[in-house]
Amino acid sequence: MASKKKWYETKEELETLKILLTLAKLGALNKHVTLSTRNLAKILGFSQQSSSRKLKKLAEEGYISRLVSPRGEEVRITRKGLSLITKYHEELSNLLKTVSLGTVMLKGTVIRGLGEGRYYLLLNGYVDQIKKKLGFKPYPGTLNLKLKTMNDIVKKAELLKTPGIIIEGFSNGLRTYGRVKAFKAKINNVENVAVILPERTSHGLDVLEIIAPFNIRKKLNLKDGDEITVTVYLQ
Amino acid sequence: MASKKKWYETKEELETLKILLTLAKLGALNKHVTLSTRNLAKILGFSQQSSSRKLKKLAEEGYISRLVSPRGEEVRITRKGLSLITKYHEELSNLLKTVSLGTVMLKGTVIRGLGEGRYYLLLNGYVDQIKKKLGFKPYPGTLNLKLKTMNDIVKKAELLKTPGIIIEGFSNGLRTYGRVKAFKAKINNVENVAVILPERTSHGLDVLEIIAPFNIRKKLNLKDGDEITVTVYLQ
DNA sequence: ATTACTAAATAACGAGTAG
DNA sequence: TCTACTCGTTATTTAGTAA
Repeated sequence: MASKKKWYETKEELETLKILLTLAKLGALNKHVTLSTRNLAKILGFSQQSSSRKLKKLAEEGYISRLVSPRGEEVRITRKGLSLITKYHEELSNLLKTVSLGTVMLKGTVIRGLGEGRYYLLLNGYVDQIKKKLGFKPYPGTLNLKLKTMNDIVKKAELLKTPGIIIEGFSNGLRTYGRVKAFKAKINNVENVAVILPERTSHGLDVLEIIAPFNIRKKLNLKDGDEITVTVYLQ
Repeated sequence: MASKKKWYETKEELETLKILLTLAKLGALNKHVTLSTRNLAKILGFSQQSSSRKLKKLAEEGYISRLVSPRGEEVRITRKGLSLITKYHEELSNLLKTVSLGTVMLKGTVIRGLGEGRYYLLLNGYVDQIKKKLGFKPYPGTLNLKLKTMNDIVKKAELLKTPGIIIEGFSNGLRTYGRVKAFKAKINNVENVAVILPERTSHGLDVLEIIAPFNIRKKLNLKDGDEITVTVYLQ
């Protein structure tokens, strides 16, 4: 975040990005494209001289490979060039993911758990963090939902890539307990629950685990096979 | 593409983007954040004076709203600011999508098909296009793979969003046959096969269908449950 | 503490032109 | 035609301060 780069360098990087973008649109990501400095200058709105200078620098810094001849040049974006583009794309994606999406809705049916949830949710190593980061003392037991559509499974998979709230792992000397990612959520319009995604889990990819400050089954009067809707808050 | 903007304006826009990105990371997309010009200057690597000038300009141009006081300022990104971020995100996404990274690797296990592949791959409406667009006459039968990890399922889901090679649907007067998207691929290092993604399909999202100019099971000596690696060429 | 003005320093630019 | 050099011009940044 707090990049230690000088602004000047950042600015140059942005310039590089813009030029690479232009070259990419001309097809220079896959193959060498023929162009002239005058040509590029016209597209980007600066002089032939600047164009020459900038291309030269880009090549020196390894963002493009070029083959200069008296009749023009052949330019292609290198791996390094592509990775600059990718870097910014990821940065923007992460940013917009947390903002624009806001929530994800999933449907699942209640299934019987394995009872391990109860065990983990009695460990202070987890409970203390949950209190602090999710704002409630968890009822010792998870509600397990089986996701039915592939669409929902993919949505769950995308949660794995989304930042979320991290409950750190810990060790009690005897064994270590893994990290857990969590998202605040509501379930059938009841707020103040959370979806948890343990890094280590014995559940399949189509199972979603929910925790809450209360016994969800009782409060919502649920039995196995009931279908419920979960709204996950991405931030 | 060939933006008619002067380079100077483009440059300013890029600067604005970078500053907005930094502000966004501080949370200024959702709420007002407190900061000082010195503070921002330190993060971005320029002087307090430049920081002041730039923030002032950003506010004048409507990218941020700010509330200046002798003890600092409150800044928030406006709708216009967000749309600048979104604009660049889309530009980068499109670029990386169409030209994208070249290949995707997937792992799956061989499962028994339903035998419908054979039927479709004997229809001239499909065969002729496959010959032309994929370069081979398909063996009448598909190899079905079950994807095991969520990562791979997501990768397949992303193929659905990637352009690919389109085999058009057709009608023979009796019924219509849907469009199919295809990607050239290799499977366990055997080239010249293709992944097909029919628009209408009876398979789940975790099933990948492969066609080839030969009987894949025989040629690779495969039986149900065998794990194979598929390399999909995105272009 | 702040923000932000003005003036001096610095960096980027393009015209002219060589190769 | 082309790239890319020098150099005078223009744009941008920072230092020193005021408020």
